[in-house]
Amino acid sequence: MKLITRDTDYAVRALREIAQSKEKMVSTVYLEEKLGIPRAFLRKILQLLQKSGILDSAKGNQGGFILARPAQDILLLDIIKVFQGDVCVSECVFLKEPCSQKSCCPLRGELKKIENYALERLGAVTLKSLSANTRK
Amino acid sequence: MKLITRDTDYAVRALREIAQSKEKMVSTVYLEEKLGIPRAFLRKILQLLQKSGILDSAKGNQGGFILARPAQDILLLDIIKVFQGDVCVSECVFLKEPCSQKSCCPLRGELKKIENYALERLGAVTLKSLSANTRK
DNA sequence: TCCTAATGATACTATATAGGTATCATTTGT
DNA sequence: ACAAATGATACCTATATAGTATCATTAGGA
Ligand code: FES
Ligand code: FES
Repeated sequence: MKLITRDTDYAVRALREIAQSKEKMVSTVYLEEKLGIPRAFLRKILQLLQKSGILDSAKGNQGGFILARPAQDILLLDIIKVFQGDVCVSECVFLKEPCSQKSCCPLRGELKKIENYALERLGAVTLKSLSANTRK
Repeated sequence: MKLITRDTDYAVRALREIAQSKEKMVSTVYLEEKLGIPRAFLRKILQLLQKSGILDSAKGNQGGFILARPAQDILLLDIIKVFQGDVCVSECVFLKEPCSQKSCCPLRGELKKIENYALERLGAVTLKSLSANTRK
């Protein structure tokens, strides 16, 4: 059971790297070498982060990516949402076949509590705090 | 993001039905009609519950399934484990390629907290309490 | 100005997991 | 003996995850 997919995990690593960089723009090639993430996949991930407003980008020579806002304003929850949609632990397993049991389903209540807790924790973690944790 | 798969959801419904039944043995056919779960799939689910010791079964005519222990001794967590393995929200996304970052991964700490909370909640819910919730 | 290094957009492929079926053997009450 | 049930097991299909590939576009610098 995974709360975090590989996209998200890679994204966090790349973002930490970008946050810590002193360069103006950080390129995919640089990140690939530093992190060992397959380049094409990493590119897709960075493009998504750009579209969602977490990264700014520059095309052309010397181009690359940079944080669109300070690291303390980027939440782990924001990053998760880009790749995994809304955090919704209590999602009905029959979401697509309109479910007749929504109001009486014996699981929803408990799952909702867990979801709320998860949202609270994930919303409290910023990219900045994730970077601080590094020096173990 | 799903904490509960369809197997588990079906299992919970079937178990509630079995718990409430006054018959000695409850058959797959009866449950199929009552719950609208595809029979072959339901059979697989019940067989798994039997193997894992949550249900007892009887073969032959008038056979079927019955709870192996009182409803208050069957935890939601037990049921989840049968179909989804251990609840492990903080599972490393690179589980199969031994992960070099286990000790320094910036996500593990937070995910672990969420996992602990989930375990605590799910471990507190019994089949009996799930049945009680029904009469909304 | 042209070349090159970069991203943007988008389509495609591969693999794993979830969800579901099907079949035959075995058991048991009537 | 027969019918009604489960046991064991193999298989299939759809979807989601993970990853690749390609061409177009942009911008800096020799
Ligand atoms: S199955 Fe639809 S709400 Fe629980
Ligand atoms: S990626 Fe392996 S521990 Fe975080």
